[in-house]
Amino acid sequence: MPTIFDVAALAGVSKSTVSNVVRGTDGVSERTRARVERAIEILGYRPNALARQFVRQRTTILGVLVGDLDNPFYGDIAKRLERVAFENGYTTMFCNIEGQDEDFALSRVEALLEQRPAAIVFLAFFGRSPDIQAALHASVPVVFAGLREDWGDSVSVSNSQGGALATQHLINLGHRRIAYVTTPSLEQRAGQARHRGYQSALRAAGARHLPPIHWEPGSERARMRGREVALRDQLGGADGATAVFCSNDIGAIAMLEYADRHGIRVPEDLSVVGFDDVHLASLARISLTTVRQPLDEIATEAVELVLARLDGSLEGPPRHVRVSPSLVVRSSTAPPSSP
Amino acid sequence: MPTIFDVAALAGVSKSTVSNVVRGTDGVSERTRARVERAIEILGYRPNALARQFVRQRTTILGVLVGDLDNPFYGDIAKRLERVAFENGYTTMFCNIEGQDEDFALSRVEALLEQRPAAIVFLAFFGRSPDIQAALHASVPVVFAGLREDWGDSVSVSNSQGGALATQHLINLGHRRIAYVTTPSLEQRAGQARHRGYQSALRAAGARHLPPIHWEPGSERARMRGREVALRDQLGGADGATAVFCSNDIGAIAMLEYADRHGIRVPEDLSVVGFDDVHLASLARISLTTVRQPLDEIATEAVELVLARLDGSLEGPPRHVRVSPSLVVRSSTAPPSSP
DNA sequence: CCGCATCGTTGGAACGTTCCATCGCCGGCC
DNA sequence: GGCCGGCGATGGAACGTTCCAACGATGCGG
Repeated sequence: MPTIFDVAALAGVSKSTVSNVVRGTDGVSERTRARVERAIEILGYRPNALARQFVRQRTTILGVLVGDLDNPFYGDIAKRLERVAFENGYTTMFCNIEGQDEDFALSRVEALLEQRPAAIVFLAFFGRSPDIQAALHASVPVVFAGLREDWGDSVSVSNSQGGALATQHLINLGHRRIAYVTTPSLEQRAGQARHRGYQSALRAAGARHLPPIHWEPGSERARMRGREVALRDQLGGADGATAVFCSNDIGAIAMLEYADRHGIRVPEDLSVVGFDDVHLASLARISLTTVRQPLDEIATEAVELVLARLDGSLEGPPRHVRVSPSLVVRSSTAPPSSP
Repeated sequence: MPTIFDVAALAGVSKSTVSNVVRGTDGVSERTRARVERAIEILGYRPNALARQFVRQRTTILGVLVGDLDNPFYGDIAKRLERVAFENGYTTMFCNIEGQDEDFALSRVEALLEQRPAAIVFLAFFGRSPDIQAALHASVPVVFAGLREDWGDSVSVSNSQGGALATQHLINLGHRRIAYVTTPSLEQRAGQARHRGYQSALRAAGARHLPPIHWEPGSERARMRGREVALRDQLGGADGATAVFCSNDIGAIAMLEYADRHGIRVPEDLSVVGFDDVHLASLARISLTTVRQPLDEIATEAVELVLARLDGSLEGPPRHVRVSPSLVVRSSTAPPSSP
């Protein structure tokens, strides 16, 4: 494999000049540049990224910490992130953090950090403990994509606005008993903001909000106001909610499953709204009304934030970019049949 | 950040000895080792991965080329691969190749190769042209996971066996007019083997096989025997197929969508079988009968093959590991109502 | 008692870049 | 005509490891 010296020899210049050409430094005459480029062409020279990284003590690797690659929401945004990063000359390195175990996640992060990535993108919540934050923050720029954290830059949808959008839609359809369902294991802090949006929309409409339902998909039971209840009792019927706003699509789809299994018709007996607009949601058999996150925008902005930090054009305290959610109405919502 | 020299100075030994300790070379006395380890502890020394990679001209990065991270099948196997690789001390680097454009894919591969990964795992077909194969193969070990290619190691399900399994299931239910549907854009070479399995099962049962249907999800039309036909005419009714075996789950789910839109009831009018057993397939609203690939096994074996190549314990021509597919019966299949 | 093998340790070279200080050359201005 | 400024090209140092040849000490056998 040819090195910079081989190119220099062939072009009849010094290695430094070749380096200047390769890196696009200005101050190289047109003639020389052409000669060098020709030599590069002939030899099929490719700069050794390892050597470059070594001497500069930084890479063009973008480390990405993913909550669960298998979750279509993450898969989707990971894919877009990869594309935008690539367009900007960065290679992405994914680490899958499967939530549960903070120690495990930490070892993962350390392995990633050993590769000295130029920056780290979080697609998962991580690093509650202050020392981890400090360690990470000191060594590399950090950006949160799709979620908001205070200790780093972030670009995210306004979750409260999205929550309000979803809830307003249900109110407009005539629903008054609207429940908010959150799925702890899938849940991120984003859920709290979505809940606030839900509350404010109901308040504005003069309707009362029900206590949030904490439900683990697959379970028959849920928690409300700290007490355990049967989920079935909370849905449909004379007293139950006529509509639910689930804090994310995966939870919402699980809710559809639950309804199917228990003979609750959607949307006749129960309207369901999700959040994220994962691909799944658009399948005819699911057809979930949901709040869309503009993933392309999120990915693009996230990479831009990172690049700005890297080239020094952005400094100072964390910057938080907000993008707008939008409502996607499908067939899991309808006016209540028994208002 | 302390270097190997700082440790050496503190421990009162040479940098070489520190290096030996860090790398676990034997031939270091117990006393010295203890002293060095203590120095490492005190200074909080961490070897510089960049420097190591540079001098060794290889990394502990496992490059993974993914067909489409957003496709749940790939997302799922990518996640497992990441886990197994991590357990073996490797970090994974994903590159998303979105199929369409070979040039685009090539530039992506080159960017990946620039990072000098220890090996490359393919989760996508790539590199039809012999020079690409040669280039890749010469520089790093290559393994195909979940699919089979002749120019590198591979670990994959027996696609023909899986095809036979699916088809046999339909035959057992009483179907005789069974169509094989392939979705070119999602399709890989694996489809051919699945088709062979389909054919052999029908042959064994004394039934005739229909010409394969090439169908692009979303389209109303398909190709059969090189002629364009309306897909609707091929399904259900007195003449049409009473069952279809789709070469992958995403295609099968699209087929369910198509059936829904055209008033074809599944499974009453049409049984549908897929291939892969993606998560989606198990949703109650989809409930697709399909052929499962043992993804964990595939991921594990793939990494093991790579490691064997890397430590030299496996040499010679490509090794092909076979794992067994299994049938997962759900509710998209039933006996034909009009036999 | 000397030579030789063995074991643990060591210093030097090499890896392929980037970055910086410096150099030579040429042209313009005093 | 000499001096100076600027531009383009250059050589050297540095980055932190790994790997290898060589070294000294020690013990053992002839």
